[in-house]
Order: sequence, then structure tokens, then C-alpha cells
Amino acid sequence: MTDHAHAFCCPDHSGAAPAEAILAQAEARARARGARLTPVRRRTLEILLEAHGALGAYDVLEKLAAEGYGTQPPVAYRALNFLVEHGLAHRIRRLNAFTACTHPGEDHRAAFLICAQCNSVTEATAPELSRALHAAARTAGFTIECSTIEALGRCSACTPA
Amino acid sequence: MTDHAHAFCCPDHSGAAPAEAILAQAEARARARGARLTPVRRRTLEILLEAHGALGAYDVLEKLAAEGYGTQPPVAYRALNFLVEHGLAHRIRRLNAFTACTHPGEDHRAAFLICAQCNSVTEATAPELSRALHAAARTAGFTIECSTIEALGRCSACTPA
DNA sequence: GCCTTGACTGTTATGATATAACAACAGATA
DNA sequence: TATCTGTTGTTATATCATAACAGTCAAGGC
Ligand SMILES: [Zn+2]
Ligand SMILES: [Zn+2]
Ligand SMILES: [Zn+2]
Ligand SMILES: [Zn+2]
Repeated sequence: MTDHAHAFCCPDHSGAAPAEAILAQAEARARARGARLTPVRRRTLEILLEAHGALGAYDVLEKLAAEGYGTQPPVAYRALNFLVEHGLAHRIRRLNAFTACTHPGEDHRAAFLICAQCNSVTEATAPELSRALHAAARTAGFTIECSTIEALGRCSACTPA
Repeated sequence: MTDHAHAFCCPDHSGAAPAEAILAQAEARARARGARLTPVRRRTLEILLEAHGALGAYDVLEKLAAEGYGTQPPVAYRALNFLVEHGLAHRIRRLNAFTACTHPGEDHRAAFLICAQCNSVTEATAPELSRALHAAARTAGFTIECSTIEALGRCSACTPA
């Protein structure tokens, strides 16, 4: 499990309310792009939303399998990749894991803040950051297609006051 | 092979000269930190420096093994992790690969520009970028310990004029 | 001198992550 | 109906990474 059991660690998951709103947004976004949020895909997104922190593909697979979906790795990877391609989830490379996008619909270039203590992953929208990266790339004559920004450290809940 | 054979693709490797300078810097830096740049470790760094683009651990292992060093994965991973820990190499997470640091000695937080066409990896020092990331984190009450910034796209050599 | 210690290198074995290739099916379309 | 496309599922395999243990060697204490 890439997950963890700690309570009240993830600011974004302190209430269950936003999950439904995010699912509705996701549904709308998928439809708008001509993509189908099929049962496995939707359930995969729900699983990510239910999780505190990011989940590994095999963690997701375990849950899907237990619910009667396919039992083999491609089932999870396909659903996860679909979600990532459509901006409904993000891949956290440092963790070899995935997390639901906390604000789908917006066209965002986010940075991920990974808490080394409670494993929570916070998605920080940072337009300035994106701008700085593009500027640095331009200086090198490099054209960015996509980027990954991840930081490891302590979240606010895990930082002693 | 994570490597590639394309000629004149990597601006940083167009001449062989800098490699020796970097090795000398690396040696100095290691000694200054009380670390030993042993034969395997040094050779591993050389292998990374000789490579265009980043190399996977098993690519490095293959070369080490061919030269009489150990033949098993831990040999490569240990040397690579040593180099990363001492700032002499970097891990490129998107590629599951490693690249030599092109300017060891400086205490830098770099961004990596990965060319999707020629596989070259350019290390861009970007103080503003680092500053923006720390600012974004601070807003979220997050304290950064270390960070990863990687961009995928086209390098200058692979961009049609 | 000789023994202990700690860092280093090598091994075997295993674990964790990810994809290729193929078969079956369902809804859309002509 | 026949066909096409996208989706799901499977088996098998590839790729990346680490745990645990054994042998080597040089430095420092006795
Ligand atoms: Zn997002
Ligand atoms: Zn935390
Ligand atoms: Zn560097
Ligand atoms: Zn290129």
C-alpha cells in the first residue's frame, strides 16, 4: 500500500463532500472531450478520490479486482492512463503512484507537494512556477510539451507549530 | 538502451573536453565531503558522462560488467545512488534513468529538459524556478526538503528553425 | 604484530512496477 | 447483416529496484 491510515492528515480529504463534485466535473469534462467515463474508469477515479495520498497501480487493481473488475495489471494501468490523459488524475513519479486531480476542468500545470510524514499529496496550482519553467526552457532554446514538478517535504499538518 | 546514437544532438556533449573537468570537480567535491570516489563509482560517473542522454541503471550495469566490475543490479544502483547523494549525478524520474551532473560543486536545484526526439537531457539551473516553487509551497504551509522538476519537449537541435 | 571495526564490493534471490500481444464483446454504422 | 472501432479482459513477459548476506581490505587500537 502506498496509502496510509492516518486521520485528518490531508486537508483536501477532511470532508467527503468535494469528491462528488469532482466526479461530476470529471464526467462533464470527459463528455466534452468526446471520451467515455466508463464504469471501470469512473470507479478508478472514485478509488483515487477515496484514498488519502496517492495510490500505486497495484493498490487500485486490488480494489477493482475485489469489486468484480479485471484482476490483471493492464486493467488498472489502462484506467489510470485514461484518467491521466484526460486530466482527471495525475501521475506522481517520485512515488510511482497516481492521485485524483483535485480541480479537473481547469487547464492547469500543477506542482505536487508530497508529505514525507503522512504521505498526503497536495496539488498546488502555480501559474508563476509554470511561467518560470517555460522561461528557463526558452533560454535554452527548448520547447516544453509537458512537465512534472514534485516536491518532497512536510505538509502544514505535519509541521510542528 | 535508454541511450541513442544520433550525432550532434546534445549541446553539452558536442566536445569531449568538459568531461575531464567535471571528473576533476567531482573528485574534489567528493573529497571535500569526506566521501570516496572509488573505481566503480568513478567509472560509473565516466560512463554517464560519455553517454548522450540519460542511462538506465541496467545500461550502466552492462558496461560495468563488461569491464570486470560486478554483474548484478546492486552494483550499478549503489554507485548511481552514491553519485546522486553527493550531487555528482541526477536521477531523471520520467525516464527511470540517471545523468551526470553537468556542474557539480555548485549547490543547485536544477530543472531537466528532456528532448522527446533525440533523448538528450539538459540540466538547466533556474534559481527563479526554485524560488517560485518554494513560494508556492509556503502558500500551502508546506516545507520543501527536495524537489524534482522535469520537462519533456524539443531541444534546440531538434526544433526546426 | 594482530585484532576489531567499518566501509566497500560482490553475490543470490526476490519484490515492485509496467507493457506487449491476443481474444472476446458491445455499440455504432453502412 | 456485416463490419468497424473502442473497450475490457486474459496470459505472458519485460523492466526497474532492493533485501539480505558473504568476502575483502585498509585504518586504528591494543
Ligand atoms: Zn490536477
Ligand atoms: Zn503530512
Ligand atoms: Zn547538477
Ligand atoms: Zn533533441
